[in-house]
Amino acid sequence: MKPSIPQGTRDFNAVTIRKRNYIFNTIRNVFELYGFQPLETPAMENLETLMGKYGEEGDKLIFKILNNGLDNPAKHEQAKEDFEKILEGKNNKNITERALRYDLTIPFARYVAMNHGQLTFPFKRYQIQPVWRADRPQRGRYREFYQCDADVVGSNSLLNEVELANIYATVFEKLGIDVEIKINSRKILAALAELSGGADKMIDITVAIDKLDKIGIEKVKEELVQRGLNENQINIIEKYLSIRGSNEEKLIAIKKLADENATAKKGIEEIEYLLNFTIHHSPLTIDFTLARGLNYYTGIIFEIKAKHVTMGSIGGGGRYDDLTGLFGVPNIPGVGISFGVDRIYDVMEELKLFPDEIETSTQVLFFNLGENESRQAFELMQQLRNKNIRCEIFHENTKFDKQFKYADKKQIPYAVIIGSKELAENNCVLKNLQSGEQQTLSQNELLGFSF
RNA sequence: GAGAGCGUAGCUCAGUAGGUUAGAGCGACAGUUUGUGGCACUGUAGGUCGUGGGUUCGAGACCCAUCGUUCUCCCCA
Repeated sequence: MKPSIPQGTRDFNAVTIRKRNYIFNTIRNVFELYGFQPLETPAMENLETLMGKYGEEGDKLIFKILNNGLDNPAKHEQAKEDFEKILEGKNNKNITERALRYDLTIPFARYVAMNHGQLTFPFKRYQIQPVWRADRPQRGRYREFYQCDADVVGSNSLLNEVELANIYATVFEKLGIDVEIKINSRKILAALAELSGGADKMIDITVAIDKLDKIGIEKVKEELVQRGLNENQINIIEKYLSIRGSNEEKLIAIKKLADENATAKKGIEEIEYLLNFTIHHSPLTIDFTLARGLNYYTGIIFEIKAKHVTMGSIGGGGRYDDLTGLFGVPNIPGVGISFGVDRIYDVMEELKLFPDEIETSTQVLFFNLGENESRQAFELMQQLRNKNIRCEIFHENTKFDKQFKYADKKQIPYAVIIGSKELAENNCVLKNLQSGEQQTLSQNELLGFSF
């Protein structure tokens, strides 16, 4: 058979992993710097933990795991009956009890609900793990990808939003990615729905206006008509969507439009608080069309867009009032953000933002020039390794050409040559393979050399 | 879930209106070169043309199906 891997998954070679680790480490260090603690949860969750949390579309994209033991003849009749329900589109514990993690937020909420008695609030955790979605793969979209999340639960303070916005700004600055951190408030969106007379239409409205920059105002209006809004309602939404300008200008305009509405007023105040508090050069931009799909957001929402490149959002998040309520533990509010590492990787690759030095692996190659020579080389190599220098010795005694070419291909910066002459004189030749310069050193000098 | 493009050597691709033995570059391996690499030159290996069917005297090319992959829509990281 031809070996292959599942659609939308990838193998990662050494170079790729080094670059990814560079991203992971950057994010992790900032998370730690802000006082977040690590958490890991299982790759799979009980299906019922995940179902219904991501909207109707989300449910379809959850990878479900077939139960074991269905081939047991004693249970055939029951299994067939249960499978009928699957065909009707209903989930059935007897067929699929577990599913692969779809994001990191819901498993975190489940964890908090299970352990709220032991946790010190506010509880700040970060989590860096892969998630799986049964989406059709395309540019910037994979079926297995990493998310890096930071969440704070057990606090209503907007200081948390400030902290998270600063984490976003700091990480992307460290990575060298020019981004726009778009913010909006679900409260303002809810108010818009109220004002345009369709509080129950909030999801319809947000889904439609989210597409504004993609399909244009006319198409959005068409979609709103299709979703059952009347002309008057659409006029209000159009006014809302026509708000342009700087953050200040947008705030003035939205106040004019919706300030009498208590919910909107609250949302506007929150955005103002965040903008006034955040480090002043941070790239926060109000975007009133930002809606975000996940239904559980209730306050400020974030989304990250990389500049100079065509790529979906590389991060997102927001405040949710009562996520653990879904698991029977009410009144624990939270707010969180997520980094999409695989898209960040693609953006950095395209913009050539990875520093060169992360690609070096082995620092020193010891040449193998004979039985006794290589024994001495081996001895020295072990001593260098004890000094934390990454070394290897060529696997067989062969001509120089081979050994040099091996070093070239692995981009090893130094070669140590110990031939019969060096062996006799108790020294070695150290060659810098980039510059071509070489020097004869005593073996002691080699051990003290700073690579 | 809907739609489009592409599958020829390890990689990137060529292959002219269907015509004999399927090509190139890069890479790999070997040699020129058993104490000095990157360059150059020479040579060698490597292909069920994704798979299965069909049209034809003849298919890498045309048709159908299927699988894989890329991209778009939907939605998202």
